[in-house]
Amino acid sequence: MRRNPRSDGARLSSLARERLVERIASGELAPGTKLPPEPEFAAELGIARSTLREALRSLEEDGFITRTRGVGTVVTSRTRLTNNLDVNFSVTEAIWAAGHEPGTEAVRIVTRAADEHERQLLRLPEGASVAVIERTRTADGRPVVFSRDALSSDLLLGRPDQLRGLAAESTYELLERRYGLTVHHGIATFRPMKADREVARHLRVTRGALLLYVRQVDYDENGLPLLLSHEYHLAEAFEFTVVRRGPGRRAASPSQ
Amino acid sequence: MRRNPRSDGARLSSLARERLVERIASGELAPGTKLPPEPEFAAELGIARSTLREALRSLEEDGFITRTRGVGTVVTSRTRLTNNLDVNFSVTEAIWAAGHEPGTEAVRIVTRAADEHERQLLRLPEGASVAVIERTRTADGRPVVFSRDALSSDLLLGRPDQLRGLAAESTYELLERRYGLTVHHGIATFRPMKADREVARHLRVTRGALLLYVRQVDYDENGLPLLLSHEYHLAEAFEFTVVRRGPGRRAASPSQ
DNA sequence: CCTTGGTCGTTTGTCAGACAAACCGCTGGC
DNA sequence: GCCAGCGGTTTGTCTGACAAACGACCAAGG
Repeated sequence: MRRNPRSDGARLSSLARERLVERIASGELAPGTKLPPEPEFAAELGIARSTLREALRSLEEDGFITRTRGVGTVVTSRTRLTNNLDVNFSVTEAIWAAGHEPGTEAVRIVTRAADEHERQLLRLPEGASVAVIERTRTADGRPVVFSRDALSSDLLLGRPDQLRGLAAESTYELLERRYGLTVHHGIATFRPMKADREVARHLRVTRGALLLYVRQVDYDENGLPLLLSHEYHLAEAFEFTVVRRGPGRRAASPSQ
Repeated sequence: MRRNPRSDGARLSSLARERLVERIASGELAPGTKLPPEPEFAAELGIARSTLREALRSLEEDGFITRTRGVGTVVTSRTRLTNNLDVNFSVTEAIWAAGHEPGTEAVRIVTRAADEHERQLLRLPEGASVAVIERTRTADGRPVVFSRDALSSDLLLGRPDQLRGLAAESTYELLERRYGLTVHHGIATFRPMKADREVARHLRVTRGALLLYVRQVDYDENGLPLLLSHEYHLAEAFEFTVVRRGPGRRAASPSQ
């Protein structure tokens, strides 16, 4: 075998990474397992050692493995995560993962001029308009999240009618399939709060009920903001988890 | 120049990564900037192309750059993060970063038998004992966080007296300097709650005040739990931020 | 004039082979 | 019994090369 072509558009090293993550997740590569030496392992996977090393580097960064020169590479034991915020899944998926039946009620969609807050976070010019989607998400029929999403009307390519599909499918899926917009990452800010009159009505709880308010901006791979969403989660319905890296190998963020 | 030795123990590719992160953070490599071709850039940095590529791979994973074959590598525009939970900084650092003067009051340290909850999360055997540290952290003299940390007595190498230093320095720093324990990552779970009688007393607020409760377990690089901490944050004192990867390039987690 | 198709240079992705450095276990000398 | 040295193993880095994808340019055809 010589060159190693890709059938789809993905990179070979990324594919190798995913294959390894699967084998770790499935338990085939249990924590404590020592991987074969890199040259041997690369031959086994049918890729070059440098390509394998790219995948290993990535896995090491995420804490799946530990590499030591002269010793080898061993699979790290990691704790099971139930509902981690690191992965930007949709509310629908979160409800599903928690073992409940997700649903949506009371969808309301309007198009209006963006307020200053929206213009700033979505980097919109003066006078721009946004499509706003309000939804109440349910788990086993009980309201658990009220959300208000805003995205620039310009992104909808003049077909805002497509948004009606939101009752059935996830926002992310719809953005990707209908409009070709891929969300690369999101930045979420959250704080506890008490339900005000309006949110209490949507979630069918008393005013003052305990909520977690999450404000999130989703960006594409070029760092351009796509979606601004406000979510009001019922405190007792969810538990959020985050993997925090470092200290030790500190993943610095640009301060500018 | 031929081989490229390291003065300290770090890897050359990691050093290159850090140097590049600094240049991005400082604004020298502004968003939108196109990096030189890899061979040229590697020569400029005095490292081999493969080493540079390891650093670039890492930066791409964290969203700092975008690479496209036939086009080049460009610096991605990223939003400024004020207080992101991704990096596992200490409470002290968080207060400092928010522009306040951090302080500690009412330190209480006891050693007692671990309860079942602690034994399970820290993977301790029956009958193990833990050192428990209770602290009230202040910002500009005002209490903002009450925390209760527990760690196995075995880790202290029979020198629990060293814990007294906690009034002055960060838990992470103390663990590393005094006991040689490096925290690799932590897993935090959080939910909103109202202050009960005890916490309200420590934070000098009325009962029922809005809090964010954070339970975190810190692990070393082998995935062994080191530290269990419960933190009660005053809701209005902090705002938490998380970078959520994907969807699109989904960073899968082991489900087992 | 505009569109369409191909060509070519640029740049990242992958491959191959080699040496250097660090770690581990073993062994011999004291 | 203990420590220093030695060699094998394995990751880290270097060098050089080809393949694949992308963009810009240009020529032919309508």
